[in-house]
Amino acid sequence: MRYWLMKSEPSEFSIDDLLREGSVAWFGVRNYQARNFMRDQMRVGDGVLFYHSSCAEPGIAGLAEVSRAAYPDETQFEVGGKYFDAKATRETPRWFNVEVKPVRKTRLLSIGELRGYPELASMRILAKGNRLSITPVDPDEWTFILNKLDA
DNA sequence: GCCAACGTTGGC
DNA sequence: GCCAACGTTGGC
Repeated sequence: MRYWLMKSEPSEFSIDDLLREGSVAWFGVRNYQARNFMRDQMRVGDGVLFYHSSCAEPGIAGLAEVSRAAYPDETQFEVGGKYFDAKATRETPRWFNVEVKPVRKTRLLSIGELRGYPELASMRILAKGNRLSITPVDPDEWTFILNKLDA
């Protein structure tokens, strides 16, 4: 059982969208490191911190879980689409996505608050220059954050 | 295989 | 809207 933090721009797809839609494909990731996390490490049942980025109040907005293991990202084959990749084929897909389903919406645990806890100082999301949209979360960090969300 | 140029991310 | 940081691309 692993834990993850997944970023989403709420103007594109928010925690409310996830709650409404249920299990959704996490398509459109075009970064190899993030792809590898999905393809090689994420398993059904893994815990997910749903993070709102590029918005007025960036931070953790809800909890989710991996609901389906990785399979080829359909959007890489959509000619003319935003996520089309000419170098990807059905036989040798380049991009993969897992599916994620909602657990619950939480209070907004802002990036500012996250930065305030020494226990979370090594979180990838808080590192300078971090841009990775999917990052592993240590079990200790996960437990600490869940306690803060319930507090 | 180097590395400059470019595009994107994302907090502020 | 700014801009630092980073990943990718492509010429050489």
